Amino acid sequence: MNDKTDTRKEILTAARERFSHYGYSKTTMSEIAKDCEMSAGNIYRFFASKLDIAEAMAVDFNNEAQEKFRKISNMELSAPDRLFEIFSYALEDTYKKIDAEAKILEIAEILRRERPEFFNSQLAEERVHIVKILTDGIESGAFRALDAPYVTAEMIQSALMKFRFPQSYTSLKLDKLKYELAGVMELLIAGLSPGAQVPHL
Amino acid sequence: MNDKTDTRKEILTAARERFSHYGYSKTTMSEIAKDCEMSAGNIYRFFASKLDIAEAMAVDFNNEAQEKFRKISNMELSAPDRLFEIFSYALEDTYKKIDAEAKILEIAEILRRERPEFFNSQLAEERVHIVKILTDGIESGAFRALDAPYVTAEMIQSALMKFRFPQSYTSLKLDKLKYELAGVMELLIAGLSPGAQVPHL
DNA sequence: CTAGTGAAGAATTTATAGATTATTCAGATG
DNA sequence: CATCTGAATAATCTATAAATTCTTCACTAG
Repeated sequence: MNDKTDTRKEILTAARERFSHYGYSKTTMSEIAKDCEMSAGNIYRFFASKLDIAEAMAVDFNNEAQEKFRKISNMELSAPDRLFEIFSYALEDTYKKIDAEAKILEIAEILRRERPEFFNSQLAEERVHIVKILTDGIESGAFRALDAPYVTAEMIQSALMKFRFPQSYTSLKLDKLKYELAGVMELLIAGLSPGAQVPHL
Repeated sequence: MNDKTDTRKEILTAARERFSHYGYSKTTMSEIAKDCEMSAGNIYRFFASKLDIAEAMAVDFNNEAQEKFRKISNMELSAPDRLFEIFSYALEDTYKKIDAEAKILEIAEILRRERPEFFNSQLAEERVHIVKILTDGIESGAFRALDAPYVTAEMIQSALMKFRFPQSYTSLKLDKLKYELAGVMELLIAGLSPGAQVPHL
């Protein structure tokens, strides 16, 4: 059992290096196999397809982010600050990773196209932390009462969609994006504050 | 002078029919010219390029929308309702136009790629109406005081980016999009309400 | 001078044959 | 039996020549 996960990790490591050096489409299965001193066919005992290797890489990336989200959502900060912190971290992290390795953008875009469910599940995981912060905030009095925190979390994600894949939605630089994120979050958090009057639309 | 604008309009009409029937890339300049009983070369006395014909069509489309925005921003409705109405109209209008003629999406996407400044200017025009509604709302007491209404308008647009090109950002149906738009707007308007507490981020 | 033509050139698209690459699987290996 | 190979196949990409299309411009007609 350990052999199997070890080999899997080896493939993943080799793929990560190739992908980030030469890009997803420019690296071949046999190159990855050669790096692991095995045949290309053998990779298929561990991954159903080349795309699944990319997805596994994204899962790792995502797990890291979720772990960071978990930490942030438990920090000794006010609920609004934690909310802001999560989205700031997410923006900065993805922006910098893509900026450092342009090849990562290729993978992100291929996955967004070919595996849309993957991103939905990622959003759902993130929502868990947002809901925690929302309920914390309601309890502490930082936020007003909410009918359905889970739905509100969806709306917050929806309003911040633009900041999720910075480099593919816009050509704005990180500074400008951070400025806009702060502006939008200011509005959203004000909208969650106890004094806010909720309109009847 | 009238001849010139007439011919221009004739070209635009012929192009509109071809583009919406067969798509932008599948219609040729000589087809448009033939429809107008002229040579392809002559079109260039009126439009610098094929893309400029598409942009001129988009300008018409945009002018219509801006006119509607102007009307909405002057309606006998509360400021929050007018704000909601503008974005609801924009979402429904573009969604339905693209739904009815899939070819329009092609043009929209080509323009977004090749003429990004065009969309920025469109956003800037729209902002004029949003600022008007914001200042109206501040005056009437529906909204809290704002340091910079123009910047707030930018933030509102930023938060609603997802609803601007519905069919290219997401695969959500109109019902779901309207539901999400209402949810996001509820938060934003609550954030603009006089009782809202603005965080210090 | 204004409105227009049509041939020429540049740029882009299309078609397709050849080469690569992803994926499968019968069978070798230990 | 579990692990892996390497040849076979199917799918995809690449290169490029032919064709189409966009664009320019010298020139015509009124």
